[in-house]
Parts: sequence; structure tokens; C-alpha cells
Amino acid sequence: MGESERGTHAQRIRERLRADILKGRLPMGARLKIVELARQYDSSQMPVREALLQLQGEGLVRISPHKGAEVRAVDERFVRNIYDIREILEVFFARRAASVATPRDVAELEAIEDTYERHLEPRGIAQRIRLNLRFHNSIYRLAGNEDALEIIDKHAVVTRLLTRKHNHSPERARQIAEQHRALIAAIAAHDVEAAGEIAGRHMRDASDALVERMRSEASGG
Amino acid sequence: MGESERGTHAQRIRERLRADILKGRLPMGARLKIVELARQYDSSQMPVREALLQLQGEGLVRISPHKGAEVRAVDERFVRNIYDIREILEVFFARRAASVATPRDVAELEAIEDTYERHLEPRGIAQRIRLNLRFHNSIYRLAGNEDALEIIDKHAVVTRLLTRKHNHSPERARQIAEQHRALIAAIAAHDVEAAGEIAGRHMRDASDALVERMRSEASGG
DNA sequence: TAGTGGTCTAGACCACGAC
DNA sequence: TCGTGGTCTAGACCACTAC
Repeated sequence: MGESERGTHAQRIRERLRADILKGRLPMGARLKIVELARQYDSSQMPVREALLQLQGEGLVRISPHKGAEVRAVDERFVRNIYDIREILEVFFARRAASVATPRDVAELEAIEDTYERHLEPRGIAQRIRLNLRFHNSIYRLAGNEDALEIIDKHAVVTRLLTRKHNHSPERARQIAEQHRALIAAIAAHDVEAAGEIAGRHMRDASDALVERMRSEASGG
Repeated sequence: MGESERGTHAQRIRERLRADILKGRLPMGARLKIVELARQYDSSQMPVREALLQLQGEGLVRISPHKGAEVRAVDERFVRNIYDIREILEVFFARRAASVATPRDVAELEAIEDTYERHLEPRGIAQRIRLNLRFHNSIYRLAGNEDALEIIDKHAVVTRLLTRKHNHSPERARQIAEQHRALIAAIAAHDVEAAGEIAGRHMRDASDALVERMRSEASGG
């Protein structure tokens, strides 16, 4: 049996619904009827409800009592909102990291980044995605606020699907590597302002790139 | 029948559970068994599950698949985490508001604040709570990021119960009024830096006051 | 005042942990 | 292997909407 059989029904339904929404197969405003979805996903009502509840937490669905759930617009405004939140959280994390990092923490970041840069060739994309995640997670851990981390994680699931592999093209990979190096330097120097500044720019770049791409896809094809 | 009969079962159970956790009647780490809670709250399993899922979103409960739910520690660390998040969100909102506010928006904030200050006497507490909420909501609306607003709202439910009426004592009310006036001035002047600075201080004050109070309650009685 | 569909109930099913 | 308790199923109940 394939990967798609792992976990609870609710998890599988959540993932399929999320993908369907982000790919535009379920258009904005579409009514999500529980019994219908249960039939469709070959399950029953409770797992569907649970999945919808969690997707509401990710901002992809809106539920009103006794009225039901509908798909939220995954448009430029939504993307901007989410990236604005991620930006201020990333800045917060970077600043914290810069103020508390030990030489040992810095060495760990450098080790991850060294490995990242050994995979800049096109075929290294899977490695790059994993290492980029590890790099940022290391910084988050330094800040020690697991509630903020949860918010980032929730949004990351959505943005990861939205950006697919775009953010990890070889050209962008080199740009990311540069920004990571600059961030490490700022953290090592305990330069709080610079660390926040770099992390913020890093996010604004990602946001602009995604919005740009959404626009060209909307008009071009 | 009283207020406690309104809404869905899930809503009522959520509210009772939240209150029980924040008041310490359900201690940190306590196992939350669905069937047991269903019996206790005179309902059945699905509403309880739904309530637990939503409380997980508020950070009060932790759920792991096939393992169950347990109460998260509502301690100093938790409070600091939540207030750190609120602080950066409030700063974001205030900066945005300062950069986009029209004279009409400023006039609305002033009108709300005028009314607030007409209720500084001890008995005006209910009004103050309501007007303080309206004041902040007006600023949030100016920033136009409903996803960020949702995060604030979620945390606000928790912090409102934690602070009870403490933050609205007459002395603190005057301090709040001062900070609000300063914030309005910064917004009117489109002084982004100052607005962010004031909003941030406003939150740090609230956070410090709450942590201080938790400590004295923990030792004193 | 139906009809639609969200919400809830009772109980079966089955993953996990203890022995 | 067994017990506990989380997860799921089938269908009843009832709030909302349109007529």
C-alpha cells in the first residue's frame, strides 16, 4: 500500500483537501459539504469535520456554525497576509537568535549551510529543501518560543505547496545561500538589528517572488 | 435558561474546558479523556473532540494521534510566549495603521478614546473593557490583515481570562489612556517608528504586570 | 412548512501500552 | 494478550433557508 494510506482518516482527508484547494481544483467560495466529502473520500462525517477544523486553522477554509464550510480565496491578498505574518515572526526569531546564540550554535548553522552549498546543482533540489528547512528550524529553536513556531509551521505547510519547487531553483538557491551566510554572520556577531533586517528581507523576497509568479500565471496561462 | 445554554455543545464545552484549565482546576499535564469529559459535560464524543481541537489552536491543549489530549502548562513561559507574539503583532498593526490612517480614521480613534476616558471611575470597568477592545479593533482594521487579526483574537480569549479585570483597574486605566493618546498622536503624524514603539511598550507592560502577578500569587497564596 | 445539511448520539473498531 | 481509550461509522436530530 502507498504512502497515502498512512495516518488517520482525518489526516489523509486534510491533506487531500489542502492540495485540492491550493491547486485551485476547489475554487474560492466553494461550499464544502460534509456528507458529500465523506462519500468522495470514502470515509464518514467525523474525520471530514476534523479535517475542516484544522484547515480553518491554516486559513484555507472558513466555517460558520450551522452554516457550513467554504473555501477561502487563495489570492494575492491571502499570500500577502500570510507572508506579512511570517516576516515579523522570522524577524523576531532572527533577533532572538542573534542575542542568545553561542559559538556552538553558530557552528551548527555553518555546518548545515556548508552542506546546503554542496548541493547547489539542479539535481540537489530535494537536499536543498531539506537543508533549508533544517537551517531555519535551528534558528527557531534558539528563540525558544514554541507557540510562535507552531504558527510558522502551520503557514509553512501552505506556502510550501504554493511555492512548490520554485523557491529552490538553482539561481534562487545561490541567492538563498548568500542571505543565509549574511544571517549567520549577524548572529555570530550578536548584531540583533542586522539579523532582523536580513531575515525580513529574506521573507519579502520570497513573498514578492510568489506574488509575481501568481500574477504571471493568472494572466499568461 | 441561562447564557450557558447558547451555541453548540462544542462551543459550551470549549468554554468550560478553557475556564477550567486557566483557573488551574485542570492541572498541567492532566490527561483529557474524551468519554469521561463527554459524560461530565453531559454530551457525547464528537463535541468534546471538536472542543479539544479548538483549544489546541489556542495553545491550551496538546493532542497526539492515538494518544489523546493533555493540558498544557499555563505557566510563565506560556504567558511570555503568547505575549511575545502579541507584541510583534501589535507593533505590526500600529505601524501599518500609522502609515495608512486618514484624518477620518484618527477622528474615530479619538472619539472612542474620549468615551473611554469618561469612564475612568471604578464602576466604569465594563465600559472600559468594551471600549479598550473597540479601540484596538479599530487599529487592527486599518492594517487590513485578517489572518493576523485571527491570531490576536485567539490569544486574546486566553489572555482576557488570565488577566481578568486586573488590567482594567482604575490606576492602570489611566496609564492605558495615556498610552492610547500617545499612540493616536503617532498615528495621526504618520510616525511609523513611534507608533510601533508605543504599541510594543504597551504590550510589554501588560506582559510584565501579568507575570509579576502570577509570581506573587504562586508564592503568596 | 418542507428540505437541506450541519450537529450530535450510541456503539463498533482498532492502535497503543502494560503485562 | 488484553484493556484502555482514541478513532470512526451510521443514522437520528434539529437549526437554518426558501417558499
